Amino acid sequence: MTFALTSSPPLGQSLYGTLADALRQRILDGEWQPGQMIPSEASLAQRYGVALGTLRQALSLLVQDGVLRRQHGKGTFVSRGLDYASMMRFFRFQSQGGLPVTPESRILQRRLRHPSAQEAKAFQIDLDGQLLQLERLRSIEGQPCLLETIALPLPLFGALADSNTEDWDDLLYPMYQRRCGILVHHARDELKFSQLNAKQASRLQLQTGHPCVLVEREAFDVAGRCVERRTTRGDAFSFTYTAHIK
Amino acid sequence: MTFALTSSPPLGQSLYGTLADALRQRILDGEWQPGQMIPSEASLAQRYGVALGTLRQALSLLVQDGVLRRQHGKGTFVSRGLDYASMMRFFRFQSQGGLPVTPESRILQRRLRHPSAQEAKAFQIDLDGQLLQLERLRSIEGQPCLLETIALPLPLFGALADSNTEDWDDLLYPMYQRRCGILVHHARDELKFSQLNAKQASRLQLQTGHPCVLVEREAFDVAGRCVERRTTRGDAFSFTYTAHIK
DNA sequence: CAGTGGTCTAGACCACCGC
DNA sequence: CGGTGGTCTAGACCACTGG
Repeated sequence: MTFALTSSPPLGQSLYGTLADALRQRILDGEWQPGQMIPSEASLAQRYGVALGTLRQALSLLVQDGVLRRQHGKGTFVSRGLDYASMMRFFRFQSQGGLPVTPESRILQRRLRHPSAQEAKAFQIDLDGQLLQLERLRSIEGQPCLLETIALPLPLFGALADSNTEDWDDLLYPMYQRRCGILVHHARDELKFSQLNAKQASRLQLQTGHPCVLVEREAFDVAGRCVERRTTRGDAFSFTYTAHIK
Repeated sequence: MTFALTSSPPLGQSLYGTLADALRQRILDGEWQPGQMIPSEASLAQRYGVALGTLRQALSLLVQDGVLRRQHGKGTFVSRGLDYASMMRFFRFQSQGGLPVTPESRILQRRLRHPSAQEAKAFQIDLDGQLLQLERLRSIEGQPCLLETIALPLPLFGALADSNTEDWDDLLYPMYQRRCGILVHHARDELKFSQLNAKQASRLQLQTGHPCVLVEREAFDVAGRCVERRTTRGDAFSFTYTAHIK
């Protein structure tokens, strides 16, 4: 059986571009799950009736996109999404010993509310729809370091609305995938400097007005839908960031 | 005439990788100047005695590297190096009208000194060698916004040691290329949060202790040599940065 | 060893640019 | 129109992985 591409004339799009879209759709549809191996290049080329080189060009697009990973001799795999390192690159926290660690996580508050106009637009939900708002404190060896406010659209994250927050993982993104089937594929972070208000300062055990870094993040799934909005505050003096410019 | 690759067995390196290195060397040697068009793919493939596809793979490496730019229907060109936008991405300055502008530049000080141990290592010069140190203030519509300390190794930048700083351009990197033949190809920026000391504050017309962003940059040429070290300070509250995470 | 992705070839044709 | 890079083909062989 062959999967002839329905749009025979690539309409301003190259064949390998069209092919890449078709393959991306099969991942979006859940036909190939994160971490799973997709069929071999040779078999896909045959099924789609294209040359091997053309199929490889299509795969290369998806690899560059971060949707697929190639492993020489093993196969081509669907990406598992953002990892911890790429999520936490703005703050340099380490234990007493000097090794980088994953901060522990405690949910301070969970409530339902209606979205703001901006949130409704980002999440593509109605103004009278609902979202889940979390306040979360991250600590290292008992020392608070990051304060987060997280907004998640309902009903997408309904599975998190009832479960006991005590049982939640320290890392949310893997949990989103396990409990809600949502894979965070990419994100956009915007950084600014600010100062802590009284409430924020007390939670971070710092002085009111203490300089802080403010990271505003929008996280997206493979289809490009915004699935999370998050504001993170942390001590400005423990902030560091390295950028490579080309 | 053909340019047979001297190292016939690619020794753990693919043919197109070896080819890319050979082509990169011809650019490093100045055989092809920044902005200039290199020979066509077909002619290069013939000269090196490889298939067109293989040569294209080599060029793709250099394009990804930022050394070459392809232009469909026109040719393949040697890159002109970093542009203004990529150099100034951390601060969002705009004129009263709201349009982004290039800050004016004024050299406050220029002097010769010996390098620190760190500088000597970065620039690969001796501890009793010399470097040029600049202090530079950048302003928008007369309002100071960035204070920079710049270190340049001698004798590489000898042409700048004597010339009148009044005649210098607002953008240094194009000037490095024109006056010293040095092309800034990539850079690494490290950001931290800090506070202004008295001298810095007075130059930026802010209060002593005012929060500032500190950007420490090392800039490199195509060969990977460090050619500039620069420290930039600016008002933390006019700082903003957007990062895309994948 | 069989199966996977990676490299390389030789050649045809298309799409864009500028004269 | 001629010259450039971009796409696509069909097939051979190499290099890595794991049983």
